[in-house]
Formats: sequence, C-alpha cells, structure tokens
Amino acid sequence: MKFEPITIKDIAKALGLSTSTVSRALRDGYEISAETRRIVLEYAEKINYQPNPIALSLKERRSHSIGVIVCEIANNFFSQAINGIESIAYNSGYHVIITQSHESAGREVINLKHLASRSVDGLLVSLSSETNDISHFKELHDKGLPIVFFDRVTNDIYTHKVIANNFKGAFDATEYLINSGCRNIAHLTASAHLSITKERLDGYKEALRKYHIPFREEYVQYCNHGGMIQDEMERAVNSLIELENQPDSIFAANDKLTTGCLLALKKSDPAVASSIKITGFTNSNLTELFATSLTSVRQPAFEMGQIATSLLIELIESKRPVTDFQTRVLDTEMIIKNKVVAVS
Amino acid sequence: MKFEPITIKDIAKALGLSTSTVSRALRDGYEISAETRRIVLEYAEKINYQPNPIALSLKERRSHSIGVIVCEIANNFFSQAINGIESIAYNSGYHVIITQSHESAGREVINLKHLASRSVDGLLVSLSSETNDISHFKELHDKGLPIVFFDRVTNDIYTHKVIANNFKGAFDATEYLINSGCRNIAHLTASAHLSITKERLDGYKEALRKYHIPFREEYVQYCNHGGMIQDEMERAVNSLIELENQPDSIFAANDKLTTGCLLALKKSDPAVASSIKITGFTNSNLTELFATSLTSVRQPAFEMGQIATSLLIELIESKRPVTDFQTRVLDTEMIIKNKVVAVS
DNA sequence: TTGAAAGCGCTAACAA
DNA sequence: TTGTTAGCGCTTTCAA
Repeated sequence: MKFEPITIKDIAKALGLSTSTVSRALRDGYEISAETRRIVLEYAEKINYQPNPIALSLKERRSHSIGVIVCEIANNFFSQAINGIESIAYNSGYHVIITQSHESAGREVINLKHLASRSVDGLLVSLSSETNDISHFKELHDKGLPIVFFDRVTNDIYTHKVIANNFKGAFDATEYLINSGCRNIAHLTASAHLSITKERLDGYKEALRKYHIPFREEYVQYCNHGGMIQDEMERAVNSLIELENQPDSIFAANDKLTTGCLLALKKSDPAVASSIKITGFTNSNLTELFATSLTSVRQPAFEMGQIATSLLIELIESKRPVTDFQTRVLDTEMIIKNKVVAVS
Repeated sequence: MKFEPITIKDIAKALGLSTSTVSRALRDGYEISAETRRIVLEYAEKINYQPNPIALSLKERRSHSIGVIVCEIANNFFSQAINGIESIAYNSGYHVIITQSHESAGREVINLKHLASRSVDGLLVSLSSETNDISHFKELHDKGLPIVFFDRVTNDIYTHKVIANNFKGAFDATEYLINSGCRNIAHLTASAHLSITKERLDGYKEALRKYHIPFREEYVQYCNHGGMIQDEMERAVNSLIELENQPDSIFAANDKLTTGCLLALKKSDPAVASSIKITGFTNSNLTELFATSLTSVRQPAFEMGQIATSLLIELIESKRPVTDFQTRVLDTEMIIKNKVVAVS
C-alpha cells in the first residue's frame, strides 16, 4: 500500500555506481567527472528522483524549515504577516510551519517545544498576551536557536526584532480623536506586560499630554486575553460606558479589540454607541464596509513578516555568531474615514 | 553554538546500558525488566530527554504530521476550518503543516510535492479555484497517501469528503431574496469547474425554478480567481450593473466574493448600490458591523475541519486498506439581518 | 532480560 | 575520479 520512493541507492544500482558518486553528482559536487554527472542527473530526472528531506535533516541537523508562533491566524494582521513570511521563506528554500498560541502561554510553550524538537532552523515569534515568562525562549535561544521576534517582542532576549512604530501610531490615532473634538478618550488594550501594550499606551499618553488633557487611569481598560474573548471586551467597554464621566471616544489597541469594541457598542444602548467615536489598530480590509465611521491605524504586516524572515534567514545562514542585533521599526498608516452613518 | 540535544546514546552511556535496552524501556517495550525500565525512565525524565522526531520519521517512514492545502488562511472559512483541524490533530498527536495555494494551481502542486516529500502521513485538501487537473493528487493517492478533501472537492478521487450542504445553502439564500421581493437575482461565483461552484449554482437555479423565475445566463458571473483579485470582482459586478435588465440582487458564492461584491458596489453609484440586495456565503464574524444589510450563509467550518481530520487520521491509522469512503454533508446556517441603514 | 548489529536515506572523510 | 565506510538517532531483529 505505502509507496516506496526512489532512493539514491536505486539510482546507484541502476547505473552501476556507488551511492556516494550519485550523491556527489546530485549535490553539484566537485569531485566528479562531467560525464558521470550528466548520466546521473539525466537518470534522476527521468525517474523523477526526489531526495528525502527527512534523511537530510537527520544528517545535517537542520530542517530547512522555520517555525512561526502567533496568537491567531484568523487575525488580519497575522495572516498578512504570514503571507510576508512565506513570500521570503519559500524563495529562500525554507518551509514554514505555522502554529497558534490562541493567546495562551501554555499553548505557546507546547508549540515552542514541538517546533524545537522538529528541529526548525529558526523561529519567528509574536508573543501571546498571556506570556510574561519567556524563559523557554531564552533557554533555546541561549542554546543557539535563532529567533526573531515581531510585533509583540521582548527585551529580555537579545536578538533581532521587527515592530511597527506603535508609539507614533497610537499618538496619531489619539491626536486624531482630539482633533475631532474628543476630550474624554478611553483606551482599550491588551494585557499590560505586552510590548505593544506599553508602546501604544505611551503614544496615547503623549498625545493627551501634548493637548493638556489629563490622563485618567480609569479610562484604560486591559483585556488580558487580548481580544480572544468577546465577553471580556464587552465587560471592559461596558465599564467604560458606565463611568460617571463617560468617555466620548475609545482608542482600541489591536485588531480584535477594535472590532470587538465595535461589536460591544453595537449591543449597548444605540444612543450611547453613536455618541462614542472609535479609533483603533486594525488590518482588516473590510473597515470601509462598516456602518460605524472608523479611523484606523494599519500596520505594514506583510513587510514586517518579510523583514523578520529575511533577518531570521540571515541569522540561520550566518557562518559566524551574530552579535549585532537590530530592531526594525516600521511606520504605521492612518486610514481616515469620514463616513457619516445614521442607523435607524 | 548549535545545541546538542540529549540522545538515547547519552542515556545508555550514563547508565551503562545498551541503546537498545534504553529504547525498549522508553518505548514501553515488553522485553524489559521493570527495574531497568524504572531506572531508564527516571533518568530520562531527570535530564529531560526528548526523542528526536526526525530520526523516528526516517525509521518509521512516517512523520506524525498532516499537511493542509487551502487557498488562503486570510479567509474566515479556512482559518476557522484550520482551528477545527488543529483541535483534532493535536489531540491525536499529529502536527499540522499549513500551506496556501493562493488560488494558484501551480502553487498547489508545489505545496503538494513539498508536503509529500516531507512525508506527511496524510493530506487535507481544499482545491484552488484554478485547479482542474487533479492528476498530481491522484498519483499520490494511488501510491497510498491518504487524502481527505473538504469544501472544494473532486469526484475523480475516491476518498472521504467533507462538504457543506452547498445546494441547500444556495437554495435558501436565493429563496430568501425571492421572498424579499427580488426577481432579478444575479449570481457571483468562482470558477466553473469547482465543486462548490456547481453545487451552489444548482441550488440557486432550483430556487428560481421553484418560484418560476427564468434562469438567465447573463446573470451568472464567474470570477476565476475566486475572489483573490478585487479588480476581477469589480468588473464582474459592474457588468451586472450595466445589464439592460439590471439585477435587483446578487447572491455571492463565497467569503471573498461576498465582501468583494459589497466593496465593488460601494465604489459604484450609491443609488444603484442601495437598490441591490446582497446575500452570500461568508464566515466573517464582522457582518453585523456592516453598513449594508447582509443575509449570509454560514458554513460549519470548525466542524468541517474536525470531521475531515478525524476521517483522515482514521485512514492513516487503519491497519487494512480502506475501501468504504464517505462524503459527509453538513448543514449551513442562514444568518438573517434586517438592519436598515441610511447612508448620508 | 539484555546486547550487538543492521538499517531507514543521505553525506563526507578517507582510501584507492 | 570513484568507492568504501561510518554515522546522524532511533528501532528491531537476532544472538547471547
């Protein structure tokens, strides 16, 4: 039943050569006569020989694959980033293995171990919102496994990082709300220890400061599941609505939070909902279809994926240990919508 | 630099045993004394021994991984299906390798070869909209590689299939439009040779027939890139709008086509756009945020992924060749929206 | 109950 | 230029 692939041995036998000669011929080896080489290549082509990558992995201790850990592929930012990752990886001969943490630190560790044991040559990681202990990553990194972080990064591991200019993106979004007349601007964000949470919060604060608007702790709502759980977002949004000093706007810190916030508002009192302006980070390409006017901050997800992958492959293929690591910061883009919609 | 994992040899040396004994102990073997076994297991646990899955793959000629080929992960239906796939696969000890065809038949073949050579134990496939030659799949399947098709299936390979009740879903959607007063119902669909295209077209036709509405060839627009290319959809939508007998509604056949159609209409004359009712297959969970009223047909994507994976694992682990294949058909769900929106 | 040895497919050091 | 051999980590006959 099971199919028997052609091996180097088959070729050797058929051609009356040794396996090593065949291997050399195939491998573009130097110690080989042009004639033998031609014969082998021709025959291999004819019988459609495919080298067994598993045997190669075992031998070379590398798999020509890179592992990816993200929280969710059903998230526009990450699916776009993955497309960027693939575009570079495939062109460089690497296979991409995608895993999802679903924002769970435990699942992240399982995926990490799985990928490591499968001997991926390197790792592309965006941390889960639950992660605050990165020792598992550190351990593998210290042992020599190349890792590049993107989007949700950590400062505790010295390696390449690729992030959006979260500070500026958040600043711009907040400033936009201020310029639209908002003064009571709330901030809906993910768990506090995430790098993007800090950076975006700082941008938000800085915009308030610039316009002499006092920062209010109660206007910041943290969703520790990063938007995975609609209930959590609804509770957060409702607690904002119920504040004595009801916000006139909300700046949401990521994709899921932005749409989750809109959904939560839609469920609430329409009068309240329509009086609250929303801005948020999102890479959805459906925002123009939304009933609510939504000005959004878009991250260059595809490029981030590409750059992270290029950096990772550089690390993997570097002959000497790399000691000079960089953090690439890419600009976000504001997508301003002025659609005015009346819901009857 | 590169880290040296612990091998069975290390354990054998440390414990003064042979590698085969250690292997037996680890593998729950029978020919082993309880005592030796305990010692080995204890030590392995202590030094955190992890078997090398690559060596195992080479030996056993199986990888404990399953390959997935879909057109796009940035598509709600597929990302949800993948979550279903993962949920079953991980619980059964299988790793999932996701690849995207981006609706390209060429890319599909490359992915297929890649996965096959990586010796995945089985394949979960939803065909690209460009695919009409499935001989590559057939070849591998004939050689004994288990394949389960889902969503976009083929009748040319005798194996398990998991699909939604596309006929009924399309019928319901069309009937809904008819019951809403529409009589000139257009159909925006993917390439003609796709299984889902045929099934959904048939459902659409049957609804028309039931209500004695003549079927008009010019009302059916095929997008051969299945919605990957916005331009193509816009051309299709515009050619519908420009018909002498302008449709009063459009039934879109898949996720991308549904949102693409809405986007295309939004770009066109607002008067025209607002006079055309849209229904479509989609698994987006953002439809309630849309300005346009959209009644949609939702596929049980997660369950479809789960069932397809269970069937595949059954095939993989079956001792004897399976000859009795099934096609599982799951019901779709109509999500009716009556939101009335006035766009100013 | 244990160990020695072969072999999965491939590469590479060493010999010829 | 080619062949022989060992070995990557593991399982599994076959002997002991």
